[in-house]
Amino acid sequence: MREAKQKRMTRQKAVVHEVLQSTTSHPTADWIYREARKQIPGISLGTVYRNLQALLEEGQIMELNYGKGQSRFDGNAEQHYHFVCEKCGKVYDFAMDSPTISQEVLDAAPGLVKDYRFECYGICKDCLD
Amino acid sequence: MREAKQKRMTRQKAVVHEVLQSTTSHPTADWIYREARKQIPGISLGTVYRNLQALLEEGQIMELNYGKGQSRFDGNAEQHYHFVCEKCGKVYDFAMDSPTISQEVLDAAPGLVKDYRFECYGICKDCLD
DNA sequence: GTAATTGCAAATAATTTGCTGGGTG
DNA sequence: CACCCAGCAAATTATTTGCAATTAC
Repeated sequence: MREAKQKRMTRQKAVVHEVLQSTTSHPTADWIYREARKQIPGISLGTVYRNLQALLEEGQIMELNYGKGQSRFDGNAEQHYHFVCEKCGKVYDFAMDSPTISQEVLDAAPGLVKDYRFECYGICKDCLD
Repeated sequence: MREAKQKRMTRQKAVVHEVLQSTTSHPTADWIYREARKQIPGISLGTVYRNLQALLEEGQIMELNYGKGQSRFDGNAEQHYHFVCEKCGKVYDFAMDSPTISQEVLDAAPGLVKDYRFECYGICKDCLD
């Protein structure tokens, strides 16, 4: 890919990361922008995007996207899974003790597996009632 | 599985579906557009998008998207898995005998699971050499 | 001090949509 | 022959980028 470029820590970048860490939801860039402005009123949307990009490259956050519209971001970089409610659109985190990935997957894959992603779609418990 | 609403069949829609079925790659809307024009020179990109949308709703095709850029489409609607090469960007299909989804997933999920998606990222066999 | 980063705004990229005439069922 | 769908282009939406001023190290 590309050589790692020297990064600097700025107030803007810290706030973007902070905002993302402070929520269990999976916000869009625009939501992060609006939250960040509460702390740095002059921050620009472009800066939010640039810092999200930087944090992604550093592996500090995750990007999620489900077909349409904006990307969503997740401040939890640990391996975990997502459940997307097809009714209300909410994205839930969930964890499992044993990993989903198995030797069978590693064998069947047409290359060296370095990472994976597992997502479920359905109706969340709140929408089931 | 039966589709809720029957859509009208047109030459354009047939060609879009055909093009998508004819390849094992996972093309973008634009690539499909360019291929389709070989058969219907006057077809428009908007029509390609509209038909892809229709085929998606009918469950005939899958939409894939990996962070950046355009969506990719898959003419194979059967449950299968994808391997994305981080080097060359190619998307491979792969199948497994036993399903990845387990009782543990169903129990851990915060709702009723209706569908799921599993993807691996890594370096493909061609790029490993 | 110097080079990365910011804010701003304009530029891109991808996809969607309004309109009107045409083809399908 | 009613109505859905195609073509065309303009509109939207999400994200990226160029530039000059600012700031971190």
